[in-house]
Amino acid sequence: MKARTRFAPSPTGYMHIGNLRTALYEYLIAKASGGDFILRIEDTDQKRYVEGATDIIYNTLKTVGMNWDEGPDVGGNYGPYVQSERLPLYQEYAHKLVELGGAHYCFCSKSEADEQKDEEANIKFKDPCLRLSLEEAKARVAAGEPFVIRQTINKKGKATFHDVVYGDIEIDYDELDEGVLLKSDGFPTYNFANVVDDHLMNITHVVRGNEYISSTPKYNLIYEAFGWTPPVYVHVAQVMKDAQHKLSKRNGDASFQDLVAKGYLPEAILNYIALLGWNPGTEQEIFSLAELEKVFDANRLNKSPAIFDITKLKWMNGCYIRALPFDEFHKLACKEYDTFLTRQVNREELSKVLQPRIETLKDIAETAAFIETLPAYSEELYVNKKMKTDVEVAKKSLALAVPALAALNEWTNEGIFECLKGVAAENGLKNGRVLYPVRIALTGLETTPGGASEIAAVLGKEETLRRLNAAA
RNA sequence: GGUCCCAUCGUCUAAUGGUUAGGACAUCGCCCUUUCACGGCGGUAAUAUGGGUUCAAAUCCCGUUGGGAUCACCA
Repeated sequence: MKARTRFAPSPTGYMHIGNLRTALYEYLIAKASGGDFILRIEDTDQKRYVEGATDIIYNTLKTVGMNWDEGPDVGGNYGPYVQSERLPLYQEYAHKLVELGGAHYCFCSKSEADEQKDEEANIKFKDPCLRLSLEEAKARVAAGEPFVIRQTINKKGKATFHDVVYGDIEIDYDELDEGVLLKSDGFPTYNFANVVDDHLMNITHVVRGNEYISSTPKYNLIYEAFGWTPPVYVHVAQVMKDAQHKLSKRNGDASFQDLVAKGYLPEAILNYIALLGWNPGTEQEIFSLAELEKVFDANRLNKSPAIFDITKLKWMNGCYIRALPFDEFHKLACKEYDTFLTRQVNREELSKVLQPRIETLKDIAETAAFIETLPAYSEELYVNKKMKTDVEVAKKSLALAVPALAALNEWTNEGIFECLKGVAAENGLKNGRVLYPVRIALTGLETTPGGASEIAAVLGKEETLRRLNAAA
């Protein structure tokens, strides 16, 4: 069976990781079955609407390659795909639901309704408007009195439904409250718009956070009242920041765009979050989106929440960086160089040494900072037991290296390396006694990306000799 | 508080009644090596807890504990 799934974000800000993961699972469920992935914008709360938020949604989905088959911008047979453009539809269905007995008109104000309930004592709002006859209610509506349409829940006993992840769930109808379906401003609430749209758009699988589990029976009641078939439910566990808190933007936790800005590759982020709460049943961990489409199985989704572990993402990002074709890495790296490198250096050599060593693109500026400006360093750095060098030996080695390098024409890693090895051999020294001091003189650092010859190749002959002379 | 859900190394997870409880990240050690990194090899490390059921339980049942969700004219 071909699945039709939808990603239905509300444009209230940037895209956080849990959101993106839900979208990914929706996308994969559709594509694994050869079905369609639909994008729907849920902008029924005008108060929370954030300008530009839809563009973030579009851009994020595009950069990770999750293309939608239907949506506000690409159209489709089930439009419009923006809820604020579907208002008449909801109103029509809401009034119809009243006729069908699944909902009723309510004239209570928000504060009146609030007064009657007490969460601690578990007292629910018992709508007095329920006692109104339909004729009376309609007359008040016709007279222009403000109203909302509330769901009517008069069932007793237990509601049951099946969820792909959690199995069979049972919830007492008494636990459900008669929520507002159509607000006084004529906009539907999520509780209503979602059901109507999912049905009208022929959605087969509803994927959403497990915070919706407890209200799912309410939605099923609406499906039932209309005589519609409910979708397959896939409630997914939360993505957590730590054991107690879920990942949220309010706490400044990383969003997708934050991670990209921090030097993570979109492909790596996507790969990592696919594995947060799902596993393929094999030991493979590196997946392209195309590969995921082939192997994804919603039955392997995990019930328990997963903590977002930036350390593992970092590792995975490193894998992706190393797997990049050199040219591609070089292009990305050059963008970083532009932010801090004014010195003319051999950028290709630099990229070569950096690619296997960094985990995020933002590591570049820090790792390669010594190239722009030689840090101040202590001569103590020249002392190294294993290399058998101390300050005196180092100075001597540097003095020997300078003329040799000055005479060198083939300024490449290999050429420089051979040259320095030659210096060592001619003077009866171990390689390290020459290479180590040269590396220190060139970088001022104890640990560096690459050895003496690689760094000299990056710096170029002129700067290499300048730094060596300064140290000797 | 009522209701619902969850519980395997520090983290992500595998093992759907029988495994020396497996893998990955992190961590530690060794090797490789012009430092570092990459790579290779190895180590430490988990079934929250108490009862059952069973020849046999991480796995099934019940209790306890811990955590999360929900109870909006937000989604």
